[in-house]
Amino acid sequence: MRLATWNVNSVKARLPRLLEWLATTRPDVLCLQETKCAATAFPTAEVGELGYAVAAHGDGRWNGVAVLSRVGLDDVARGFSDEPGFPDPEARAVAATCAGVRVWSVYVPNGRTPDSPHYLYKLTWLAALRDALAADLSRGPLAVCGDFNVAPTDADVWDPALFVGSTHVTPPEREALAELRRLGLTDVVPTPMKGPHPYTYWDYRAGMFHQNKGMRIDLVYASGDLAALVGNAYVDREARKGKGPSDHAPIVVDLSDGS
DNA sequence: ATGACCTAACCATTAGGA
Repeated sequence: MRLATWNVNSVKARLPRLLEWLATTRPDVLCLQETKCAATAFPTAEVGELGYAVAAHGDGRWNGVAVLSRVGLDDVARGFSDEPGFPDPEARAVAATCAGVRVWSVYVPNGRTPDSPHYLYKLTWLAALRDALAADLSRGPLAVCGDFNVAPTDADVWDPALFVGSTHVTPPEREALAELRRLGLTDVVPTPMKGPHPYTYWDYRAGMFHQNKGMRIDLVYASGDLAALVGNAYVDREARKGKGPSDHAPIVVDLSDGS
C-alpha cells in the first residue's frame, strides 16, 4: 500500500495540482488537510475519475480534512467522541478503514501563541485525540497522518533559536506527541529529497523554500505492526515547487504487502 | 533555477496561517 498525506491549503485552489499529483504518484490512500471547503463542495467527481472514493469532513472557509482511497473506504468517522471545540468542534479529523488499515487524517489546531486560548485548545484537542486513538488501536493496524502543527524536535525547525517562545516547539506540545507515541505509535520519519532535514512546510514568504528554511510539522504516526511494513518514505518536495503550490509538501509512505 | 505570501469570504479588506 502506498499511503500519503498532504496539507493542500485549499482543495479547490489546488485541484489541478492535486489531480496531476494523484495521477503520477498514485497513492492508494491520501489524507488531506486544510481542504477549506464544505464536505458537499469537495471535488468528489474529479478525484473519482482517477479511481478514488472520498470521505470528506468540512464546513466551509477554515480547516477541513479528507481521506481519499482507491482500495476501499469503510467505517467513515467524521470527528471523534468528546472532541474539543473553540467553542464548537471544527472539521479537524476524519477516519476510514482502507484495505484493513484504519487511517486518520488530522489537522491539529495551530495554537497561535503560547499565551493564547488557542494554545490551550490545541493541547486539549491533542489529549482528546490520544484517547480516541487508544480506543481505535485495539481494532488493528492504524496510521494517523496529517498536519500536527508541532515540530517534534529542534532538528525539525530550520532555526530553533528563532522559535524560542513560539508555538509548535514548546515542551507541552512535544509532550502531547510523546503521549501519542506511548500508545504504541511510531513516528515514520520520511527521507528528504534534498538536504538533511525532512521538512514538510516552508512559509510562502521571503524565499523560505528556496533557502530550505522549513519545518517538519506534518507527520505519519503508525501502529507497530504497520510501522514494521514501512519501506520507502519520503517528502515529495517537487510538489512544493513551481507556480501555485501549497506551502506544505506531501509525505509518501510505501508499505510492503501484508497491510 | 525551486525564486522571494496565499486563501476564502457579504468584492476589498481581513482573519488566519506558523
